Amino acid sequence: MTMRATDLDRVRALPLFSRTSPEVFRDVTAGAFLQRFPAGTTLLMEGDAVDFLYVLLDGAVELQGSWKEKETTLALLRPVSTFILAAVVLDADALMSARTLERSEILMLSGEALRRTMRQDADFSFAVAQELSGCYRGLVRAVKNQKLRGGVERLANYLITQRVRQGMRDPIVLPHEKRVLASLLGMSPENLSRAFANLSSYGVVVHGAEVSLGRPDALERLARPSPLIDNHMPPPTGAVGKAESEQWATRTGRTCGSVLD
Amino acid sequence: MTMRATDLDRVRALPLFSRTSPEVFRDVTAGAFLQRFPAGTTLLMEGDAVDFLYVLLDGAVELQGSWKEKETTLALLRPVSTFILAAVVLDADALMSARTLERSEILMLSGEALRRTMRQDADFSFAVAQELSGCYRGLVRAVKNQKLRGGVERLANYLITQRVRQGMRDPIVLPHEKRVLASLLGMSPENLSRAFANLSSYGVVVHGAEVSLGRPDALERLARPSPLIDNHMPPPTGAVGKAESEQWATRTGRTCGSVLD
DNA sequence: TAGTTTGATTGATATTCGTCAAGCGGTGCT
DNA sequence: AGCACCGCTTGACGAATATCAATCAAACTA
Repeated sequence: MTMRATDLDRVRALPLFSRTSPEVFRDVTAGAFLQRFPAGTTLLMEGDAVDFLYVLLDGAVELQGSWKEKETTLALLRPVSTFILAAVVLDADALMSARTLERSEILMLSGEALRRTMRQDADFSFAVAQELSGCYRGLVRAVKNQKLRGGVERLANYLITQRVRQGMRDPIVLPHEKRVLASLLGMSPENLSRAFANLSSYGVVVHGAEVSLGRPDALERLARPSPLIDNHMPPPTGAVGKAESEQWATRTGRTCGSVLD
Repeated sequence: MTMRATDLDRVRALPLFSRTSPEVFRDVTAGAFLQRFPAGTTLLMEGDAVDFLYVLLDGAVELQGSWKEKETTLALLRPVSTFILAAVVLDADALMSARTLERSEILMLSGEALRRTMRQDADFSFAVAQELSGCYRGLVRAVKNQKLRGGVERLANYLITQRVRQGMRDPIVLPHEKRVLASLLGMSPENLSRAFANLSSYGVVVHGAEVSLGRPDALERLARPSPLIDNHMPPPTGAVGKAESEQWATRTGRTCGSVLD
């Protein structure tokens, strides 16, 4: 219930809000509240009516879809990210479930207020459209990744993306359980293990959550990353680069998950 | 080059424009031009800069993605549909190629004018956001369809969707070449044949492009269609139902393709 | 009409992938 | 320490799917 000023600042910094006037920001955050959830909490089920725009401020959230006892991960979110924006804009039912993977802090904005503000302020509405465009393009990338590449290739590209995101550090550290990662990559956990084993011939060594890409060049020849599929965002480069990187985030849809983290 | 008044009316009827003022509509269609393309024309290549919002008025368009000599169909469009709206809003490069499957009539609206109009008119900006939300949700459905279902199940659900779209007629008629359909469903043409053969045990009989669903109930038990994956739009029901069905189209993303037609 | 092209089907074969089962190695609890 | 639990790994097997090749049918061309 209590919301620190610093929390609001972090929301303010989102591409969705960074260019809005103070009044608009006040309107859209009116009646917003911050809530803490333990790990494994289901925030929203597929088919539920959506009343709030969610903003993940701390922790981790998984978006998943299900059919006939099967489940699959559609996106993994890290702070700061918004989710289910599309359902809020249309005032429609959710197409995916959302559950916390870790203890999380989540800000909930009134969907009603958001839609009302959109109708009143063209700039804000435009920002929402930009955000949605980024999310849409993220999903296009996901579909291409899924339909055009095999399991090993998806993993290889995931590792390369992580390397970039984590500032070219070696070893990289997997930000989620392998079972969750497997679901995101569209394969069984057993197959993920085998995929890792295959990549050992390309220099990849796994120690728990730490993965060392021994020969990134060799891995890259296998993975063949493409800017039209993989979203290689530059890592945060301190205070100066922050402005452009946020611009970059909007234009590419880093804010809403897709096949990342 | 010459544009008939009736063409503009059909664009006007799109959910994207149906609620805009005459002035806004004039602004956004300023400098627009109509163009005819023969079958098999590539309108846009992956990675190209996008200068126009395309509106398919007649014919058929395929949106595809590619990687390493492989290609896959992301959406099949029939009139009246807009495409690459997200890239236009962000003024970014295209993530998918677009090519005509038949001789087509396509209206091209200036992306610059569209973005300028969005910034000036909150209602129009809101309409764009709604349209994008629908497209986004269409892609969510596509990802779930791809990751959660097997090939035969995808085909079965496709057939059921077509049955609804074509007004419960039997036999239904496949609106595209089987090779294209196979690519949309994420399988090889050979496998599509075999999938059809499998469905014969559920009453499905194929004669060229005509497919008879002998026992729809049996097929449905196999397909297990879900409103959270499959977009069963009611077929056009004459003049009265048109208004709601357009509303329905916006809210569900019928306008931008996905796993349809 | 005869010939050519294109798309669709079918069979044989190889690869990928999921599933079941067992074993391994941590972490946490008592 | 001992034990139980959980996540990960490995192997064996079967199902799903891609690939290659040959055949067939229909549409188009000369």
